[in-house]
Amino acid sequence: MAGLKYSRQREAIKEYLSMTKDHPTADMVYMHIRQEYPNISLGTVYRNLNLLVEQGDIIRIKHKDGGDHFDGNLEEHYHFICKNCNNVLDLEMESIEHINKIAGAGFKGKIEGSSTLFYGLCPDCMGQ
Amino acid sequence: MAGLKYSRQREAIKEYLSMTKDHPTADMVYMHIRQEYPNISLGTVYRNLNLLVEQGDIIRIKHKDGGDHFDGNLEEHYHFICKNCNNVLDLEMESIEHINKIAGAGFKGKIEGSSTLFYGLCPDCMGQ
DNA sequence: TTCAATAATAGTAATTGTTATTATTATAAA
DNA sequence: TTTATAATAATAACAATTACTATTATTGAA
Repeated sequence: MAGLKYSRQREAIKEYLSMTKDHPTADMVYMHIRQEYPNISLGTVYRNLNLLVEQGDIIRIKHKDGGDHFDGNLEEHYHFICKNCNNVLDLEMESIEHINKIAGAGFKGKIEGSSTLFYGLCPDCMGQ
Repeated sequence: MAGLKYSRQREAIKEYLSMTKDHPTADMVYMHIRQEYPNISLGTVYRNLNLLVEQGDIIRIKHKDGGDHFDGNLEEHYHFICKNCNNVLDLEMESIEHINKIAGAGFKGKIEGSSTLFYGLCPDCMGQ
């Protein structure tokens, strides 16, 4: 695999993200992995998160405030950010991949994909 | 207007963004406004960009790399980011607002809106 | 198995994008 | 005008992320 060596740390990060239903930030990943590898470096976490995103093993979610969030769920799904509590939730909804065709119609370039974020109030914050 | 005073700098920023077809970053806005107001502060640019976004006078585009971009075009439209040159382009396409209804079906919270970014190769980068 | 080549690491410093602070200036309204 | 206060320029502070470097871990071959 062209200059990529195994590392326990990277594996632990990937494992964690594939298990949790949260959408942790780099710092939250760092905090968690430290339980297993107490002297892992925050830089290592960032480097591997970027690597894993590049490889398509995890997804990066750009959040309005603060840093990026990460998701190890590779199945097609969509995210919702609550305007009140700022939590990131998964949405159970049918695919909207057809919007890529809509965008591509009449566009001289090539649409390879898209990312959509939904905003509003989450169930918990609805009831005040 | 409830504690908001006029300022030339803010007006210049708003004016610039409503005129240009680019989607400049805070720094690019800063560089441009400095031609008219040579000693405007970068902090002033950031503060006013945030104010204008809050008021709905401009739109914030979260870009993959580097900082946010801004757009003074208030008509409903969509953005495309080229994977190669990283430029932000406007897409001429029909509305996809219906995706909010799709997302809302079966969701216990409230979908108030969404933002979609399209990715791929722009016309210029297509021909290598 | 060693062993060499090199990717990955921990620890730390540096960078970047952005926000906060503060003394001064501009605006608005009486 | 005068007064109240929002906005400013300049700068310091901040948070998220990346770069640097000497050391360690992994891999593939002798």
